[in-house]
This record gives sequence, structure tokens and C-alpha cells, in this order.
Amino acid sequence: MQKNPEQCQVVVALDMIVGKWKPMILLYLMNEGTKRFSELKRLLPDITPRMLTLQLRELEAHDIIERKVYPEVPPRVEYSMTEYGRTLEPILEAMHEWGKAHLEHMKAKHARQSEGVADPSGKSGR
Amino acid sequence: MQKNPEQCQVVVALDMIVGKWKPMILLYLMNEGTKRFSELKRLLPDITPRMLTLQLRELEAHDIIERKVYPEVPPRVEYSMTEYGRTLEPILEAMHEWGKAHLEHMKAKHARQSEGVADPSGKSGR
DNA sequence: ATAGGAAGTACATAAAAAGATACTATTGGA
DNA sequence: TCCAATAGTATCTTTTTATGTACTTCCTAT
Repeated sequence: MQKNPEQCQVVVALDMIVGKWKPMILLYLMNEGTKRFSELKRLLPDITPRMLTLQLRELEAHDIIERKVYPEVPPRVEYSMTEYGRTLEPILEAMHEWGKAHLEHMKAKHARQSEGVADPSGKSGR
Repeated sequence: MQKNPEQCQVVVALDMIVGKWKPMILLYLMNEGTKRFSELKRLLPDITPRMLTLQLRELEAHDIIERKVYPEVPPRVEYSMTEYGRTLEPILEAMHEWGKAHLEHMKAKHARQSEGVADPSGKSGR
């Protein structure tokens, strides 16, 4: 384990997928393949072009996605996962599964608690 | 895949581990076991008590960690992963591995580029 | 009586991330 | 000539996260 946050490898990996938009961008590119700028914009109706550009550039800088410009008018720019970027897939997949289970877990937990079942371990109390 | 960010399961999972301090808190509790508030404070010298409290409470609310109060003076409060919280371990582990590989990947990439090797695929150009 | 240790809380502030809105270049077609 | 389409930039403002510094409570040991 690295104590220095600058070098904590979990944080390095986290950096690829955190932010309000990166998870969705990655999921779309992973699951649906190549997308143009305007397609991503349509898939994420609330993102501003500025934010979309920023996130795409960050991912590109980390070699996770690839940006391909076609010299046409009007311009066409396509984004896709790099082969290297696809190594993130198992992690995203695992998080997806965990997240799904977690929603269930918390639902079950709240149900139990509102049923008025007292906690027998006496761990509560602030 | 869930398009609604409120329900995107990747985001649900991400929520457990994002933030400036959560990864380190989780790694310490996972790898070194139970810790008192003051021990965590010592392990993370730059965290403020307020931030430490906030992060611990969030993790507790999600059933990832457990808070045990001993009615002593001076007070003793111990934090530890719950059994459920340990299901995050494979994800953290995978991210740790990926992060390590990524640092290598980027180092190799920059080395290649500063060697002046031209990109043969013509994908550059902003 | 007073100081000390543990585990916090309270309130004000700064830094980082995200959003709103408007603007640009290019050029094929009406 | 002027409009439309695509892929963005440029500024400014707001929201969200994280900091800084001080204060509190409880009992125990000096």
C-alpha cells in the first residue's frame, strides 16, 4: 500500500473513472463502440460541450480513448476506446455488479430497520 | 447499462471509494484492520478531524465500516470494515493493480514519445 | 483546581469541479 | 449571399469539496 496519495495506485485508477460524466462516457464507448462528439452529446443531454470536451481530452491524454478526426466539412470526429482502455472493462464491470448488489443490500437493510427490529449487538449510539 | 446517473450502478459503487480521503481510509482498515479515530488521524496527518468524521460517517451509513464506542474515559472509538464492506476488497485490489500498471504504461509511452518516434497512424492533430 | 487525552463539533474560508451562455471556423448547398 | 451542420472555445458564475482554527465534554490522575 502506498501512503502518499500522489502515488496511491488506487487513486491513479480512480482518476480514470471519477467525475460526473466519465463513467457514462466510458460505458457508452465500451458497450456501444465508436461515437462522434455529437452522438455523445445527444446521449448525455445535460452535459455542456465544454464538459464533454474536457472529459474526452482527459481520457485521451491517459490513452484510454482515441480521437480520430476526419478532414471533412462539416467536421467529423470519432471517439473510441483504445485497446489499452479496454483493460478498464473488468473494473467497470465489477463496479457495476457491486453497485447493483449494494442497492439491494441497502434496500433490505432499511426494510429490516423500519420493521422495528432492534439491533441485538448494541452497536448504535452517537 | 443504466443511463440515469441517479441509478447508474457504477456510480453507486464509485460513491463508496471517491473523495480525497476515502481510498486511504479503506485501504488502512482493509489491510491493517481495526483502527481508532486517533490512529487514523495519525496515519493521515493532513486530514482535519472534521473531514475524518465526515468520511467515516458516510462509510458507516453505507454499511461499509462499523463504529464501535467503548464507554471509557478518555473515549475510545474503533472503526473496522464490516463483513459486507469487505466485498469491496476485490475492486480495490483490481484498481490497485491497474493503477500500478498504468503508471508503467504512461512512463513507457512518454519515453517512446520523447525518443522522437513519429506516430505512424496519423491520429494526431488538434 | 487544574491539566490532559480522545473524539469529536462549529463556523468561516478557500480551492476544485461543474454549469450557463455566447461565440468561432469551415464550406457545401439553397 | 446567407444559412446550416459539426466540433468545438472563451468567459464568467455557481456548486461542491475540502481546509483552518477554535471550542466542547467527560472523567482521571497530579
